[in-house]
Amino acid sequence: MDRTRVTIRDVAAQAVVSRQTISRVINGSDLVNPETAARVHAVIAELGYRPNAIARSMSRGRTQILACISPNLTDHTFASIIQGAEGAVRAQGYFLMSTSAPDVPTFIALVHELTGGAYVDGLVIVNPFADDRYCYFPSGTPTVLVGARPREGVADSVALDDVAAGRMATEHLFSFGHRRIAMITGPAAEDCTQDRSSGYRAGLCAHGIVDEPSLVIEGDWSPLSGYRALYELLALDIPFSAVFAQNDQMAIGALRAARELGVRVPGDLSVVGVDDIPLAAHVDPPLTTVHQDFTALGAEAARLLFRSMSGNVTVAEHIRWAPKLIVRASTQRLEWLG
Amino acid sequence: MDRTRVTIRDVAAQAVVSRQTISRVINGSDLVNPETAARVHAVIAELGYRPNAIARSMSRGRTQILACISPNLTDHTFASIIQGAEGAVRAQGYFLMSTSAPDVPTFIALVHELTGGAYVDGLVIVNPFADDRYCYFPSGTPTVLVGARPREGVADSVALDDVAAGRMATEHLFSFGHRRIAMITGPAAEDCTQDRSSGYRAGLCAHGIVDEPSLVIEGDWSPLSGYRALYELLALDIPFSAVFAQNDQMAIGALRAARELGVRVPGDLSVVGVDDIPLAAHVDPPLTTVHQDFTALGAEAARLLFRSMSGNVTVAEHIRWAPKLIVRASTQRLEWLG
DNA sequence: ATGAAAGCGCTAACAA
DNA sequence: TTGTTAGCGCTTTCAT
Repeated sequence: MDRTRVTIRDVAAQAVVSRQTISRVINGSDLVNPETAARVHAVIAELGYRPNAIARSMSRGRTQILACISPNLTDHTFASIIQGAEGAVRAQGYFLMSTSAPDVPTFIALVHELTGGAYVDGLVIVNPFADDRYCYFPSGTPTVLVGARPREGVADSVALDDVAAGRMATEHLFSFGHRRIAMITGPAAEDCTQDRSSGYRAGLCAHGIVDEPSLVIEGDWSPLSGYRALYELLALDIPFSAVFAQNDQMAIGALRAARELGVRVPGDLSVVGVDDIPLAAHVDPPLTTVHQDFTALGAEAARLLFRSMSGNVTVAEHIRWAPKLIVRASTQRLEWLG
Repeated sequence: MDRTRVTIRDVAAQAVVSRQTISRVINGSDLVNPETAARVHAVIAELGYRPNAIARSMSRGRTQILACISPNLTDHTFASIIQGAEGAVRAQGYFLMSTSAPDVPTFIALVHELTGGAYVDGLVIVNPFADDRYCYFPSGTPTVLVGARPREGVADSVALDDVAAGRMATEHLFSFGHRRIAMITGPAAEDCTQDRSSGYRAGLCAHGIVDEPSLVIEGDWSPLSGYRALYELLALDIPFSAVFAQNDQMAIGALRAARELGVRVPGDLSVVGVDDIPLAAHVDPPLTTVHQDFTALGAEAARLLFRSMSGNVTVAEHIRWAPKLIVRASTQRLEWLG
């Protein structure tokens, strides 16, 4: 079927004009005689000609492809970010090539190949870790960081305001009378974890509550880790009336542990999550959580990337997106205020 | 920083050999004098040379990029498939460019641009609808269909055995004594919905149960649709003791509706889902479901694609993946057997 | 308004 | 073992 691809040459020959004229026509140049253009279009249709994107990239020196690297594609938050970015990117006539790098070596290799090979015109990096492992930045390829704190250099960044999210969750619990608030965190190495934790501590501190380090357990964002964390917390024999889980998955795991242990939520224990995943409203009890607009974040990342690709920009922009509290049924006012 | 990219020319000049020799070295040809190769490597390192992937694609006539098009990236099942495919694809030194096409025009445009422009060497298409809207196949670009029934032509396909999944769920309920089994389906136009529905009917039929069309409600895979569907079913005033929801999200939505309406699961109503999403084990009650290995499916799709790209293959292969029942706590033996 | 020439950076023949 | 000669399919000068 695809023996010899139709090229610009074939079209030129058939339409009896030069290749340049064909080039002008397919690029919508206005210095082409309308009649010529019409003829060329006819021939293009007749021959089924399609410009070769690679050849075009070759001579133009850019590919119209942007890449996005995230730790994985299955996490709903990453997927939403990517989805948002993809929409914005395609709206500009570019492609977004999404790839995932589960570990650091893969990540480095990917950045290396993608940018070093001139495959892509720009790069979106989702959720670099807080330590500097992920700080291998491509030189010469515009890059924007999503979900990370600003890093030195010119890379732009966008992130949710995780400090605010942590604080918002904590303040909500405080306003409901809770004073002893446990926390289940994400992996300690991630920016996001650190920021949500700061928000939590700031929230406690603002009300003169000393935070109890033993009430903080590290999870890995998975429901199972939240489930185990609550078991651990309950085994501690240190009283607490609320749990702030740094994401909904872990919060849902904690809900299950509570059920198994006969701890009623929100009667005995209030639980708050972060993210507002689609299932959050449907679990039992419906989860109070801090909503984050990941799709908008992704779109914003794309916007920054285009800005940065347009050149003549030297100052890096760092954007923080505000979260929003969604109160459902997993939190409740503490009755027996002491 | 990136004024003039270092090219093969610069390296050749600096190492005092021809460009061809450089090319041989970077491609690992063994007909290069080891000393020469060492010198070239030194120069490459010194100059920071990185081969230009576009130029390479240009002269080789292929890009080492495969694309994957799915309806969206946020659905956990699609994401898992893509993840599986990506792993397999990268293991072969290729990239997988994942994109999403929420609607048919976008889909068509994407296929057109991606394949027509020679951007990619192969294509993975996830979950085409059952009607023929998605049947616009690229000619000349190896393609494999995932999650769809085989289509005419040479495109390979892999899918989960959805008929078996539907039947398995139904048989499980039957074996627990349930005779009046409602069903919440996905969108009627999708292969997957149709197949799971056939499995359901086959399961009923095998035991001489006449299926009650009013007990079948169409959802859209979202938890909310499952939630609403159960409300509808319960309003019908037709007795049933079990619900087969065609995916876990809808099953979880149904669980919530049951809770709100005071219908105990599994006491009054047994619920089965399909997919076994990570949260399925953590909801209340833990969901009995039909596990599907989406990641393996994606990897298998990649394998077929490589096979088909290797040429000399004329017969299309159509693979079906077997599902597996996971019994948790949302289903229960019917006590009051009539 | 159109064409001719040159080249993007690399690889694939063929020579030597 | 290494170099030479041509392109890959398109866009970009610069002429005309």
